[in-house]
Amino acid sequence: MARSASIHPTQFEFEILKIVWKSSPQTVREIRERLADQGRDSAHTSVITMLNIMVEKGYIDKKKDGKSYLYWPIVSQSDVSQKMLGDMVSRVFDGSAKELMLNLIDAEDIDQAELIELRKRINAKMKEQRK
Amino acid sequence: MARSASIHPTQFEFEILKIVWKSSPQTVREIRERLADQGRDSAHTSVITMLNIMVEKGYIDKKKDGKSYLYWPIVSQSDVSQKMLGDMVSRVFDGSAKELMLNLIDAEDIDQAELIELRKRINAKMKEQRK
DNA sequence: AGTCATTCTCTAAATAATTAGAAAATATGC
DNA sequence: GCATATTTTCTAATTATTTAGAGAATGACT
Repeated sequence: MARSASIHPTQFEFEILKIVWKSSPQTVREIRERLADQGRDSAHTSVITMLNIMVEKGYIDKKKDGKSYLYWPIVSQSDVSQKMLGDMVSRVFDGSAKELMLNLIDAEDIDQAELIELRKRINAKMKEQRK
Repeated sequence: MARSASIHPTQFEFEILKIVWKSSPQTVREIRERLADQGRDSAHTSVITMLNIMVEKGYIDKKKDGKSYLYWPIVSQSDVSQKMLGDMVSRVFDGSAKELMLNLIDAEDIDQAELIELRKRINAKMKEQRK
């Protein structure tokens, strides 16, 4: 036995997912260009390899279009983010979403408008739960 | 080139860190027992190997005590958690702590008392920032 | 049909993360 | 001092993740 595969998309897989979440379908060439835009220079074949792995893992799908393939996501950004976040809550903050949020409030930049929005959402959840 | 090492503790390293954060110093034997308690059965030598790697990476330190070594953390739980969280904010939520929090409020269980505590902390931060 | 550029398939390599055995070192009890 | 149980060191293996080349396939354009 050694290590087991990640239950979430890996770093590179996630970078690619963000690109196809933003716009799809896209060709390898386009995806490779977007990666380069954000400073991740990869060989064309490397991107293809990753995309094929991601098809196998069920993150994306592809279909032939002329000489090349088109790729698009078949998992939603919110589902994946939620799972990654839930994993962090349980592994890093012992299951306490509250602890995680207190940390964030203290450490990260959140402006007044955002704070107001958060407070509203908290109030809404409180009302919701009292029912 | 292949992949680069994680800037954070790996999964296993983090599990071990949590054990020594909870109580320290501890021997390999004790750490191994705590791991087994939570269902992670590892050979004694595997635990030693991990601990040595973690010493090299600067997460923990050790000193000889009779025949065996004692280990204790030299990074704080809050520092490490904060960095991991910050990484998730930037990578998964495009730098928006607010987006992450809205997700949490919607998806995770947070009881009334916790919601009140969060609201208080938000109010405090708002007051703080207006200064 | 033949040439050309593009794209894909197949294969393999490099590094990271995890696991653990064989043998060496070490303290402890006799 | 010597046997014994414990602990460490050294080394190697396994799986995951990332990277990309050589050559095959494909479509476009004369």
